Amino acid sequence: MRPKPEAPASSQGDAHEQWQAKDVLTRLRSDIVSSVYEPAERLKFADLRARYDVGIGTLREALSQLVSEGFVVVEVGKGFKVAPVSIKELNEITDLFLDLEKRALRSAIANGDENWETTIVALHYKLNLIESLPWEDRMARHSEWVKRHRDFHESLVAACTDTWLFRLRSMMFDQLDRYRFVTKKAPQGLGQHKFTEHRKIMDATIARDAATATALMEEHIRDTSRRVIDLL
Amino acid sequence: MRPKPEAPASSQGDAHEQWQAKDVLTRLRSDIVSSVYEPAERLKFADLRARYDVGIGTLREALSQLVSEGFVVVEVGKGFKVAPVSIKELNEITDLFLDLEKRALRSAIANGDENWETTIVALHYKLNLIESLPWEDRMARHSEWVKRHRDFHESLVAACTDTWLFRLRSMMFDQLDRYRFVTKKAPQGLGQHKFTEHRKIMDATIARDAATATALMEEHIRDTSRRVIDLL
DNA sequence: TTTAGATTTATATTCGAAAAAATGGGAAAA
DNA sequence: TTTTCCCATTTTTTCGAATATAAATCTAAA
Repeated sequence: MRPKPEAPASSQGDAHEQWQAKDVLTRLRSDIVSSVYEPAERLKFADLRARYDVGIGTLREALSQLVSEGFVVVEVGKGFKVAPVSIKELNEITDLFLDLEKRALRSAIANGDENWETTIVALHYKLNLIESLPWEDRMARHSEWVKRHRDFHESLVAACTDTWLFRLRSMMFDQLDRYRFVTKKAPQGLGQHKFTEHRKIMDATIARDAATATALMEEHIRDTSRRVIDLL
Repeated sequence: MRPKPEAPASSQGDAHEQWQAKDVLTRLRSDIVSSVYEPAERLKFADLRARYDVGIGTLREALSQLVSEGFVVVEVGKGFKVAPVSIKELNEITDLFLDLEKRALRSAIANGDENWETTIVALHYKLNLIESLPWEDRMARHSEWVKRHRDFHESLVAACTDTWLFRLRSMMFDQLDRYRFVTKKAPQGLGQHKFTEHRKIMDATIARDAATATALMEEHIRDTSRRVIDLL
């Protein structure tokens, strides 16, 4: 597969390692979401190649996908760069996400079984392990929090039977995720109140109270977006 | 750029030719939409390379984007294949598209100016040039109809100020487009009635009658989807 | 000094070769 | 007959070199 003469035969620490293209895609997206790169920063192949240790073709493949997802923009002959951000766009994304999310949540509440409930409880517990930590510790485990927060939110709508609705919702969630950390100042979504908000949303969802759950979700998301706008 | 020794220096008939990657993406998507490939058909690099006359890397880049767009699915180590189709998915896409389309249409009606109106009229005229033709001629200019139909529908919502709403709407329109021709039997959307439907939708839109326009749009789209399901 | 053209440098794009999987088929063992 | 293993073939995945384009720098004339 890769003509790289290194790698002493199957002794990798991380165990899987069986797909560079997808791996790079994930890491690149994660880095963009975490604001490793500035919003309109150029993504040069030479730099990326050094950072992710892959060939040009593989990078190009990953970047192309990110263009489709809206994280990266490309201009013919001038390469790729991180998509810019704006308050207007954040408002669009927030509205669109909430619309999709509420529909997905209603579907999940109508269709979810016991395994769905169990997963929610489990992932909420994991999220809480970080959220109930003192400030410094939470900050230290920032990227872990991002993942757990993502997983918890996704679990709420995981029982949604509509594939495309789920897909579009997740797209918009990723976009929101980026805005959540677009500012270098105190990361949003780590406030004290989120602690209780997540619990309330979970309770209403599992109690199959769609009206309450969607209302709480709306307030939860809008609150975060408002805070981001204040710092933008 | 390309180490291809052919191409006698800037004497191309089609004039642009300056972007293989994007060109291949467009052609591939167009071929998938037009059912050149069967729904679950494998897309082998050897075949594609012969058909589109580009290198493997370029193909990979295009296919990756199509994965993000939902036209192609990929399995690690087993390559790419055309996304499958199902009645369930068509229903999902129809619902999702209509929801987005109606919102975009309302936004466009609220924000559109005279140029917007003019473009709609122009593109509707162009579409009509084909739609008012006798059956055989319409069939002969099938791919042209696809493009004009697409352009007309897009012009209706072109004045929508919400970028992401527009973007997602277009994604779903493309998906619907595929289903419209997924069956080899009489292509859908070419019926006589579409002729009048398009005119009515245009009239209501330009008259800024959002309620009527969205209602007509809903009936227009649902009618097509119903016909597709009957043949699926 | 400023501008226009030419040259150099930096960067993006494309390709095919090479390595790694996966697939298929046939022989040997059960 | 059925299963398993091995090997040949096909196909995918990855990489870097080769080419083309854009940006930057320099030079010379106005």
